[in-house]
Amino acid sequence: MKKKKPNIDRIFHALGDPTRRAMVERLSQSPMSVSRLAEPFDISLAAVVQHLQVLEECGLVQTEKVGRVRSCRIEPAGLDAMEQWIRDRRSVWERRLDRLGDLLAGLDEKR
Amino acid sequence: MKKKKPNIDRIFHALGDPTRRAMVERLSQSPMSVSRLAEPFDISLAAVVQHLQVLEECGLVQTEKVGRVRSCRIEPAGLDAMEQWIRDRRSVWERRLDRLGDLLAGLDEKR
DNA sequence: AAAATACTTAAGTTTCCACTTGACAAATAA
DNA sequence: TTATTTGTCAAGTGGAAACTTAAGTATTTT
Repeated sequence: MKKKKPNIDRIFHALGDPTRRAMVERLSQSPMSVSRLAEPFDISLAAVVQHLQVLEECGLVQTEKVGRVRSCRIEPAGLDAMEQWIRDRRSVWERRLDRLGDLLAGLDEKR
Repeated sequence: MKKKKPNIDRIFHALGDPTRRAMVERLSQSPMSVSRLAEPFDISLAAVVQHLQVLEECGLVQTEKVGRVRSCRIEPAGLDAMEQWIRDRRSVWERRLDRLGDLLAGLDEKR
């Protein structure tokens, strides 16, 4: 029985790193090779590849190797889970505020 | 000239940690004291307070001390910046896909 | 065939961060 | 006033994660 870490954990962790976030931003503009992706970053190519692996494992990025070039593009659905989490938080606390509002309205009536 | 780290960096970093994310989830349900917030977590109170500081510094949580009790609540606007970032990514790549669509349509016409 | 390109892999280093412990402070309860 | 509750602070530890270097592979160019 393997305990696979849910994707949402990995996504949040992946985007917690500013370099990886910048990589996602870059790839949003257009797909590109690893070395092109690496250009603006002041780190070794190997480091870029490592970040890329993290992004790929959590489903934010897809890559495909053709010849000696690996081309990278974002996976548009990748951020859905994250957005959903945010929405869920909001809906929980808004429901709470509604109940609070009802309560206050109720008190108001009884006054 | 002070170089303040933009909030979005801190927000993403803060939520990159699963414990802090769980704390936000808990506080979404209702405001509560530090020790109550700490209950479900298997770590020292001091650790919880440290997480809380991170959440407060990036504007996801607000706290107020009354007597010896510090009460904590989420700051509803805290997640806005993050949601905006996601939307921005999407809009960038969707615009790209649109242009691509136009291009293909153009080719189609000329056929 | 030789050289250059575009990664890949493994291993080691360093830096960061989550967490602990222990001592302390302040408010409240007994 | 003494004890308990609730949190605060500082310093240290351990492990994960980011990054580097160096050597290797596969592909393309010359």
